[in-house]
Amino acid sequence: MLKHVLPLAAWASSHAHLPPASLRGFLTFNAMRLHAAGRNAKTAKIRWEEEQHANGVKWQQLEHRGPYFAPPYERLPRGVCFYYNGKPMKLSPATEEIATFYAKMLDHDYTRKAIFKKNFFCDWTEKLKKEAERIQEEYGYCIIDGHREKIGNFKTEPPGLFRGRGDHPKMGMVKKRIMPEDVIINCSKGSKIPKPPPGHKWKEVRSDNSVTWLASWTENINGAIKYIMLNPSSKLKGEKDWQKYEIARCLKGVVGKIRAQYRADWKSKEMKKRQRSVALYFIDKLALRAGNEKEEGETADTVGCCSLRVEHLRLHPRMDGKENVVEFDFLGKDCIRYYNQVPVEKQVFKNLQLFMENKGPGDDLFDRLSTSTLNKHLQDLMEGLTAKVFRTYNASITLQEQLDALTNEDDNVAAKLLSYNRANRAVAILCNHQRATPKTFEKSMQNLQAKINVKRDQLCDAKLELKRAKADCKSKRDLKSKATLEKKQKHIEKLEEQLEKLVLQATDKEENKQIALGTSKLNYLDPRISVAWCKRFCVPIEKIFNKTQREKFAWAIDMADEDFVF
DNA sequence: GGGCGAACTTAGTATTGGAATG
DNA sequence: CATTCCAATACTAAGTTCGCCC
Repeated sequence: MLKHVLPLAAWASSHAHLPPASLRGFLTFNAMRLHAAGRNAKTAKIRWEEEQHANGVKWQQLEHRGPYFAPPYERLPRGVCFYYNGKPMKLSPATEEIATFYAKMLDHDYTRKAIFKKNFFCDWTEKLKKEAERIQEEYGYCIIDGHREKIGNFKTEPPGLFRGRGDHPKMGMVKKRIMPEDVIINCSKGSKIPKPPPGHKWKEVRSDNSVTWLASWTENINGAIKYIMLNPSSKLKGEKDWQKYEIARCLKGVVGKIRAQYRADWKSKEMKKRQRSVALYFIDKLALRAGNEKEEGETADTVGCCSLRVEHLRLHPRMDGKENVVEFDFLGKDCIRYYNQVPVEKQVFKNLQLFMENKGPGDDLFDRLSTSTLNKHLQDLMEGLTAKVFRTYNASITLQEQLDALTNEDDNVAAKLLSYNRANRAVAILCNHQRATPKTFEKSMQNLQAKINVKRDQLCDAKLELKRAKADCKSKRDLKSKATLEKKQKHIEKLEEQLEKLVLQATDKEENKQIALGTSKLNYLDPRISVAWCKRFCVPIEKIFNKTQREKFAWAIDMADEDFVF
């Protein structure tokens, strides 16, 4: 140890007598000058004895290599990963480099200073955002028939652990990384074929214009194909959506006849027909899904209409003062529970008893029915009719009826919006669109209630002030006190309106606690009904459709006037 | 008429970003 | 000005339908 310390100490002391650094260069230069002059004074012109340049000109020639650059960033080895809030994050070379700048300083005092941290994160997140924008711009759009249109999902799904919904037998399985070698590209012949990442190849490039997808791959958990497709705002998707609602409107014209027929079939001699007619009744009345068969052990145990089992229904000849009540209790799509007590026609009740006779709880209720036979039958009743059209039709017609029943022309916009949401809610309940109560629900409800209380107090104070102003006005009878009185009155009106709006908000929120409105709004309600309602009752469309929804429903906003009827 | 694969729609939840708030 | 809150968005799982094959 001493061996190393001593020479260093000696070095330090030997330099202790030197002049300050700023003077050293000057001294050296003069020493050199003296030396050169002594040796060469008569023969060579010395550099500093050359002619002076003209005023301001510093040189006639200058040649060099430019700066030597800091080497380009070399990526961290694979396996070293950046974590944000505990989650690994893939960074580009540029953003990774910036992160390493900060990482190098982690045990420096600087990183405990607020300004240092703030400035770093500000710059770094700006870089990250710029990159995300660039990626969206480059990969997020396609050209289809001469138009640049947004793609829905242009990113492959990252690897990770599969999370099924509910009791999924495959939960926790490893979802593999998608490589270019897994991906099929679909694009037109003669178009610029996308380049796979360097060193990679696509699985296949094809030109199939009978489908709408841009790229596809097979995922390893279920062996299902995943697609990259257009955004709902695209013409292709919009037209399909429009067509869907037109088919539902066709059903409106024939649904009376269809209902009469399935009611007649409740008494059919054929067991197949009886099952079909009762199933169709459920699909129509309760908006149940078709209910395809599922492979056991591959997915969570969920059912729809055709796959109902005996254990999912209980028959009550009498219940809460009602006759022929069917109690449904089963898990539907996404393991959302469907629970309902429904009084049904006597003949339906009898049929159900018949279907359940001599069966165990795990047996199919409709053992002579499948979704494909049901849909074949529906196709005969109306072109384009399938089980799911009933959901669309009943959802849309319910919205229209509820809007008619609930909207009050004289209401203000806030009250009209509550009516709209209630109509929307009736549909969501019909379709069983549920959600988990938001984690912060209780708290945010309390906050809203507190706001209401504050507003009430303010209103109370304002009323007292008004009283005083009235008295003041009576005694003084001057213009100034009259103006004050009017101002106080205006103030009260404003407060009352604000209070009402808050109370309406609270009502809406409470009623909506476990109900999801978005799914029906996006997938089941003919947007033209909403557009017409907005026009008829002077409600701005932005109040019911946000930006994305307006883009998706551009076709409807464009074509529906206030007279539109579903 | 059942089994299967492909294509497309429908679904709830986790995350994010920007407005509201103290 | 930082924190809180919530609507909008991102994500991807889970349905339906259809056509093909036997």
